[in-house]
Amino acid sequence: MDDQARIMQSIGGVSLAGHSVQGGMALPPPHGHDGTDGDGRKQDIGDILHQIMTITDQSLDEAQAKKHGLNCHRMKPALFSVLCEIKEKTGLSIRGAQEEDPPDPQLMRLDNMLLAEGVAGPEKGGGSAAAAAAAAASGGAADNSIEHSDYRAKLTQIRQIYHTELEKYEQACNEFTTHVMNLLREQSRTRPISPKEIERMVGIIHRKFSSIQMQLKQSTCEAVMILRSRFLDARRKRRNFSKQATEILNEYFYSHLSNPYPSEEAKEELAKKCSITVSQVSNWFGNKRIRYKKNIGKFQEEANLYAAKTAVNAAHAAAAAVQNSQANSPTTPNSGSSGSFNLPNSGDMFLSMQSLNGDSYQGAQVGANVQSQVDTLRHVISQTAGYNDALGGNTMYSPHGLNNSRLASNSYGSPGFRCYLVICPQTGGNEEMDNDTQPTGLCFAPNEQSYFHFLMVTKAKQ
DNA sequence: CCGAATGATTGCCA
DNA sequence: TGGCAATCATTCGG
Repeated sequence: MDDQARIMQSIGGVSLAGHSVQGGMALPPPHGHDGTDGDGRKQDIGDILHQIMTITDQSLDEAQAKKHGLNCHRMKPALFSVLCEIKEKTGLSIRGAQEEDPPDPQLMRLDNMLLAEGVAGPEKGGGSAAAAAAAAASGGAADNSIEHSDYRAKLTQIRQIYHTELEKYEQACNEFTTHVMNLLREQSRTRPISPKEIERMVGIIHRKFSSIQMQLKQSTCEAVMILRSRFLDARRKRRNFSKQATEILNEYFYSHLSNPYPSEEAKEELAKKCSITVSQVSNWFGNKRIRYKKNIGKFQEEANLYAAKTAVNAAHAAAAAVQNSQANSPTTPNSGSSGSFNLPNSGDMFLSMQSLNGDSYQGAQVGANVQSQVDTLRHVISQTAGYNDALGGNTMYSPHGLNNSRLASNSYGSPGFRCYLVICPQTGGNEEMDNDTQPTGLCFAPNEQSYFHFLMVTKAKQ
């Protein structure tokens, strides 16, 4: 049956309601019209319009009365239930297959993602896990709290919008469903509409609304993804590591210069210390190695600084040991003496090393326990060469016989002296020094197996 | 604002 | 798979 025929029937129905005269008007038979005659169709529409225009209130009242009459007919309930049954059977047989709609995988994905991101799901604490994961991935503990809260705030915003919209949709859906149900219930008094059909209609409405909800979910997911990408893309929003973290990494790098390739365990340890991720540690070492290799000269100063730092740290450890053994000695240098070391700026710090074997970067066969010291000091060797003559570079300063009580603190930074840190072999060697070179600082071996001593001396300025 | 510094990424290689 | 080299993108300091 084509549309036109349907309209005809519909209109015919109206005419049957009480326009017997007009009902007899020349309506074309449904199948007698081939639908290709344009003039004929125009004529039909004209007729229909005419019919509509001539419907009066009176005729509508008549129709209502007729309808009421039918509803009150004694046979109506029995016929109605039969009609409902027939309709339901035919309706179910047609729509049965469509009823079972499998869960939309896309919707499931969206739901899962919203749940995982903390947009959907429980209100309190929602998103904190995702935010924490994101914050951890972004690295930098110092900034974590700021970025964390920033991320959470934005996520909360998205969440609120999502829930508001979702509520609106649900409300609209419920309202519309109620409206349609009332309408159908009302209509069910005059036409065969079974409760199951109403249920089906409700289902259709819900599906329609859920498709709208899916759009909402989709756009929410997009918003979360954008937020996440902005938040997580460290390349976009990277933060320099904290000074402390950089120091820790540099200290490791320069004290392992012969093999600046931390093991996984070492990386984990460093990552923990620096509050960064292991991959960030790897990145840092990768960058450091390549940049160091490219421009050793540029890193000389830095290398010196960390070499001295390592030495000083070792000195402190040794001083603490000395202090423990000579607890009552009033002249034992305290840790404050480290303040005298001002290597890079003043140039007054000087490190001398004897008998170090060539390029330790190439993996010289030096005792493993010494290797890191060698590494630490490798960069100052070249500088040392410039000072060797002035200090009597070939002299081996032995700590033997040095009395801690002689390490007068008033020597530190005194105007006429320069302060040097001398690294010398632990055993053997020439005990002599220049006349104007005085041991004024610490004299110790970093550990018992160490080949070297760190000896702080002053030398008269020239 | 510009250039240097720096953390991250990518592609290639052994 | 880890490391290297080149590069990108961002931060930082003068």
